[in-house]
Amino acid sequence: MSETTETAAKAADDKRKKVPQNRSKHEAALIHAAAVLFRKQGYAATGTAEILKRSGAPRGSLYYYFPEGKEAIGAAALEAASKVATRTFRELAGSAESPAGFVQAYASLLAGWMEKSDYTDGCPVATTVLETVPHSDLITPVAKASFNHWQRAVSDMLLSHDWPRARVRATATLILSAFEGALITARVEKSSRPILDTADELSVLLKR
Amino acid sequence: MSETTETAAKAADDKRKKVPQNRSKHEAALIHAAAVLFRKQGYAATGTAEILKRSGAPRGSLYYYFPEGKEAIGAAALEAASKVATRTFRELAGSAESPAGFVQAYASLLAGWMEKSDYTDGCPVATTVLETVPHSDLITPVAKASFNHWQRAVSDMLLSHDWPRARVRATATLILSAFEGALITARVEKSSRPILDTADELSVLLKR
DNA sequence: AAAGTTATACAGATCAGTCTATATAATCAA
DNA sequence: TTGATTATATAGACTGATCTGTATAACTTT
Repeated sequence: MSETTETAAKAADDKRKKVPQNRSKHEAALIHAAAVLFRKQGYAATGTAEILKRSGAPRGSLYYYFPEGKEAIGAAALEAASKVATRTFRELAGSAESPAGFVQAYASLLAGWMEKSDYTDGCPVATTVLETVPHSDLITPVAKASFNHWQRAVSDMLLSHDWPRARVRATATLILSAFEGALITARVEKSSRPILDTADELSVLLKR
Repeated sequence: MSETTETAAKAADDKRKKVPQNRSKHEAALIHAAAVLFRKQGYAATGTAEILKRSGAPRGSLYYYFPEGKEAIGAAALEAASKVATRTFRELAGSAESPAGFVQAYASLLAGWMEKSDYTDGCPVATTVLETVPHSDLITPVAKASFNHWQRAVSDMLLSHDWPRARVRATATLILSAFEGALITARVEKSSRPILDTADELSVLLKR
């Protein structure tokens, strides 16, 4: 039986029976709630009780889906956030007509997000990373992979615009580091200025 | 009475009397212990008990010197760390013969620090900032002031090398953001590579 | 003695994580 | 198709440890 058929059958079942499929209903909610809270207030400052409350899941479900506890949900939240960022990088890279254009587009996006959250958000990865790497064995590898994916995405973008091969790695690193840092500064300054200034100067470099 | 006169009088007092002002014996130890711990493992993850133990001070002293509690010692630790960084910026700026030279010198310094700590340290300000800004009224202004001082120090360095006035602000922001971000990446990668790559690319920009 | 500082015991809240009970879904038997 | 059995998932009370902060007594230094 193919997967799609099975899914269809299950969906049909759900309609027939009053009580719906509960599988994974709470799992996704837990990851999402954790990601939001960790990004806003940090890993250690966020208690499991708060995650539970926001997700609507009972305590039992947390330890059912994440037997290793808080660290495991931290890793899951990090991975989810990282994937979103990677996808965004790839999409922007596809539509940008130059490295400078890419940087400007990403800066606009970040500035919009920060403004929308009234500068209470930040990089979802940085917050957790600074509190857990390297001592958490569950989170550290996820963080490493996340930065690797980002680095590859930006490198590919540069290569597709014929950026000098010898500089691709360093340039990609600078772009990522600069935005990572600009997010911190923007939060403290409660302004998008650092993000936009950073992008402008990066553009000068990238236009050569 | 001016502030400087008052400070001088206090210093004289300390010399005359045999037993120096006990005030500050534990206070300084508390601030230092807190700074080290916050930088390594974050603000929320560090309990007052741990700060007390490392500093050798009793619990009573913490709340005697810092009646507002943990947030107050967080602000003090942040301020102390920020001052060290500002002084370092100024010193390096004084001896560097070009903006690119400044960036390379600072990168070497950071790389050395990170290596020495086996990449368990990081920016002492970033860690606390991400967990406390903007919701802590005691820490937020200190963080703001810290970034302002850094920005001014780097801007002055650029100006002294005749960097185009119109770009000074943005360039200084990029330099600070890039290093801030590179520290995070270096920690995850357990390598100084991101710091050095970042500096190399910044140098390209600064040599134009 | 009075003020300044140290020292510790304590309090209430919250922490991450465990436990047992129950309900639903999937699998197998007849 | 039914009924019995096993796995999956929900649910929240509970535990011991640890959290920040307070209270108060004892020491020191003026």
